[in-house]
Amino acid sequence: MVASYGQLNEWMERLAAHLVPEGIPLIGGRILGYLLVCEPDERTAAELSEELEASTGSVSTNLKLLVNTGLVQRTTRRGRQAAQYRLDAAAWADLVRRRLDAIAETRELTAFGLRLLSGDPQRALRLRTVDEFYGWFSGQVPDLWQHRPAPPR
Amino acid sequence: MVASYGQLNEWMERLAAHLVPEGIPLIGGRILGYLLVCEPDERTAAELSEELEASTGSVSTNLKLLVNTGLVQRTTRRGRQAAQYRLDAAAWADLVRRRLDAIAETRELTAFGLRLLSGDPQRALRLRTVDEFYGWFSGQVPDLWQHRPAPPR
DNA sequence: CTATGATTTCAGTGCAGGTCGAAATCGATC
DNA sequence: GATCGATTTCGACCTGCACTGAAATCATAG
Repeated sequence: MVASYGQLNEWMERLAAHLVPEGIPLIGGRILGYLLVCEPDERTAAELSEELEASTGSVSTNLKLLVNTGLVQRTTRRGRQAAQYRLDAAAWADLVRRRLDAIAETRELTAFGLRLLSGDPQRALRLRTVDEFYGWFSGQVPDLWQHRPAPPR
Repeated sequence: MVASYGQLNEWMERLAAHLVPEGIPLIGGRILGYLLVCEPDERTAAELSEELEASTGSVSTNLKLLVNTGLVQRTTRRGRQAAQYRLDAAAWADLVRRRLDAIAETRELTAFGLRLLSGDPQRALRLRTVDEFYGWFSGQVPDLWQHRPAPPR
């Protein structure tokens, strides 16, 4: 079954909305959705601006963001003044990994707080519970990634 | 070694700043930090407003948020018109769990998109890669939690 | 070197969210 | 039921962010 444009557009919009709380602006999410399913798999900034009905400025800003996070690759070819942007599907794992690392980082804070309270074990009880949880979690993240099936090249 | 007030205040501020990108407003983070280490472990909204130098309105709003997410428990006692707020250290794990679930939910979107492209396997290649990653990840989350050491009561 | 088309920069606009503080509401005591 | 303190509600303000569109910049082609 071949999807209608309307269905795909609606899907892209849902994806973009889902990514907003993850820190990716709406237009950035639209770009990702589009690059995820467009054929062929490369587009110039101008094309994206046209097809997503977004200003060239926004597309430029968001492409820079996406390239920085590694989700999109920018390639230039001699003889073409326009750069081509292509989605790097394997980079989504890194995105998630960074998110987990950010959560695990809380451990540093709880551990530091515990040190400040080292003279008062009773008072440190609540913080100790939280610290133990983050200690466990931050230990799990690397293991989790180690057993991850290799992404396709 | 007993921490000075200044050190603890600084630590609370760092914690609050760390929680902002996680979706917890600054004052909410300050409340969490304070309730994490204060002695005794309960405070009224008025006390929090006083000690954190935040308006009563902000404290009210943020306490409601924290109670909703389960991080703080509100208890009332007959004979006391002021409600007491206490931190629930065990609830931090739920907070993280919800975060992981939100990430894992992306799978729903990738799977749905793949269905839309089911007539065009070539075009679905990138999306398939992403979907496979989220498929793996969303499967890992429940396992991870299952092996979690029991939190103290 | 000039022209053309693409990209980036940047000032301006709009919007959403956080905070404040005053007023209204609530709960308990007398 | 009146009072007193605590809490919530609500409008106002402020800040930061996303987006736009025009101008400046850049890269290639002629």
